[in-house]
Amino acid sequence: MASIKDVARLAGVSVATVSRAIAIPEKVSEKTLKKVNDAVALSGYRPNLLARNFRSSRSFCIVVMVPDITNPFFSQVIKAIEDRAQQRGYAVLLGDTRDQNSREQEYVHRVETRLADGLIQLRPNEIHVDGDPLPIVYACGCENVPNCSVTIDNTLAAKKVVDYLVSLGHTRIGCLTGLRENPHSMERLAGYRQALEAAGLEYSEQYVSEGDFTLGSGQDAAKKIMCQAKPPTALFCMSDQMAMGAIQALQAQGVQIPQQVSIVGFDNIAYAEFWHPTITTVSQPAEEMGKRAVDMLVSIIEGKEFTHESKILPTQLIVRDSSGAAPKDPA
Amino acid sequence: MASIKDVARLAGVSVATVSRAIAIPEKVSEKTLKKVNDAVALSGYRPNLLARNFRSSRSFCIVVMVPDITNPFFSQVIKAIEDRAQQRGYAVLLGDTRDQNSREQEYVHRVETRLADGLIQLRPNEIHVDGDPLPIVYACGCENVPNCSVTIDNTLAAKKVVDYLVSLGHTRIGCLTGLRENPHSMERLAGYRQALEAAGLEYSEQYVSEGDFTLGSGQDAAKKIMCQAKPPTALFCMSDQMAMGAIQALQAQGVQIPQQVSIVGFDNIAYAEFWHPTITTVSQPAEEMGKRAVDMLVSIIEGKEFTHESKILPTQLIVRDSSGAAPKDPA
DNA sequence: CTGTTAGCGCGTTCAA
DNA sequence: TTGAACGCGCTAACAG
Repeated sequence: MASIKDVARLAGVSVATVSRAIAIPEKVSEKTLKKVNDAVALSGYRPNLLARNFRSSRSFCIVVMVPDITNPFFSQVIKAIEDRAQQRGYAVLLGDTRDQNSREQEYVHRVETRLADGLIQLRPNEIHVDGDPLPIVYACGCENVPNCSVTIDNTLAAKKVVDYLVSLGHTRIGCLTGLRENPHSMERLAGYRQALEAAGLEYSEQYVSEGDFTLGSGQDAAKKIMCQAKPPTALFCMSDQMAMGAIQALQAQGVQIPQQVSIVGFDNIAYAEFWHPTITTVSQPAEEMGKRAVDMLVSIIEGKEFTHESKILPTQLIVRDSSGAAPKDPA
Repeated sequence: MASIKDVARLAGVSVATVSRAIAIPEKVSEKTLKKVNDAVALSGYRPNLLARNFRSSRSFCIVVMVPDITNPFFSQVIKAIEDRAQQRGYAVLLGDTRDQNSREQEYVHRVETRLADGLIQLRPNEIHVDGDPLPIVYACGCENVPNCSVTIDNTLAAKKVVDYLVSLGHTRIGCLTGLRENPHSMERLAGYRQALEAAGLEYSEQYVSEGDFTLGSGQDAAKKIMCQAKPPTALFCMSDQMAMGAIQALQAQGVQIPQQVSIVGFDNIAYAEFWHPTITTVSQPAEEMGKRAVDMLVSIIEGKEFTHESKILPTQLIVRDSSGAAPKDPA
């Protein structure tokens, strides 16, 4: 593989001139520029960016850590991140961490060892890093993180969902959560409780069923929560995938949706509006969060200012066909 | 940030000894090893892998180029790739190329400039690279590529689908393709034609409608193909997403599936078995292709042998509820 | 405008 | 077992 030396020899100039001709062509005479360009073309020279990065102590690479890339919501965010990062001159290293701390640490390590300039954390958990602070931005997470973050108000969003269900006349409102220790679950559950309280409805653990945001867990949680004496007439599901699972499981039992049970999801993934029935859900600004996270991270990396700025983006309740008025005489 | 020099000074040894203590601790006396380890801990030293990579001319990073990360099939493959790559000591650079050659070239460039050791191409198109050949493996693509590849027999898979529909008594079988110039479309269309011919059915452009593998395009293509005098009683869709769109669009028009029209998809993405109705489809071994692609690529990178090995993995027709016997008196 | 020199942090000689 | 010296490819400082 041709190196800068070969080009210099071929062009009959010094390596410094070649370097300049490539980086700042306007500071090189027309004649030598041509010689260099010819030599580059002739030798098929490609600058060794490994060397350049080493010299500049920069990798122009950012890590994005995600619990599960196959979750459509995350893949949407990641697409936006990749797009923006590319525009800003950065490549994206994919860290599918499967919610495992050990995997996260490996990627954090890449930043510590300079293989990446910074990191975007999509999992709503704080990253533990001993030693110097790293350029980290949290996206799609929760509010109470020490670093920069761009997220939504999960509590408020959940509250709006339950308010809406209450306005439809529902009084027995169930909740399908992610893992209970997940910050998203906790914040949204808080919103759920607040809304119940505001409506004068009692909170009961009977009406809360734990899943893990996946479709399969939505099926299981829905089945479990519905087999009791006075089952809910509405279910607030903390992800669209769980809502899909819930709908599927209930329909399989012959339950009419929304006539007998209303279902509301969260995320507004692309499939939500094509499901049968179409799913009422909370829309998160996925692209916007991805783009902003990149911009924040890049400004930290390039400015080296560790701000604590935290941006809360608005959500929107999208009403579709999976929710409706409470049944007159619930089972 | 502490460098190897700092550690050497702190431990009262040379940098070479520090380097050795870290890379090959058994070749260092117990006493100095301890001194070095203490110094490392004290200084919070992290080896600068940028420097190490530069020295070894390796980045331990592979690029995966994908047309669209939000396509669930691809995200499944990528998850497998990330997992395997991590095991093998490589990180994955995400290249969402949106089917644009210019974006592809940027990522190819990263390999040429050593920022990545190799590349996995998920788009079924050949990569043009002038200059020295690069470590490239094609996955989920087609058969006729010059490099290593791991893929399926698209023609055969499509043929099996149509054979199956014929066996159900369908004689007017439509086809919803991806972009016509897409190699997947071409190979699967060939299989479609072969099966028609084998069954003594005539091929007609009237029964072929172009989309781009997305759900929305499936809706449009389905609507278009169904509004003719003798519409198909079965549709072979070249992706599950198009099948979902087709089902959605036809149901919206009051068409019963599969009683009036049978629908078959391709890919067997996770949602296919939860759709309403559940979708008959061709299962591709997504994880297997991802894992194998990584293994092939790593062996090329580390062995530097550019084999032309090409592995064809089997597919499976999964019959579900979206397909059934041809109607007795089609509209 | 151009060439010479030096050094980024590391791994690898070669001697001691 | 250890240390001194070198060089990977590139860019920045300085001198010419």
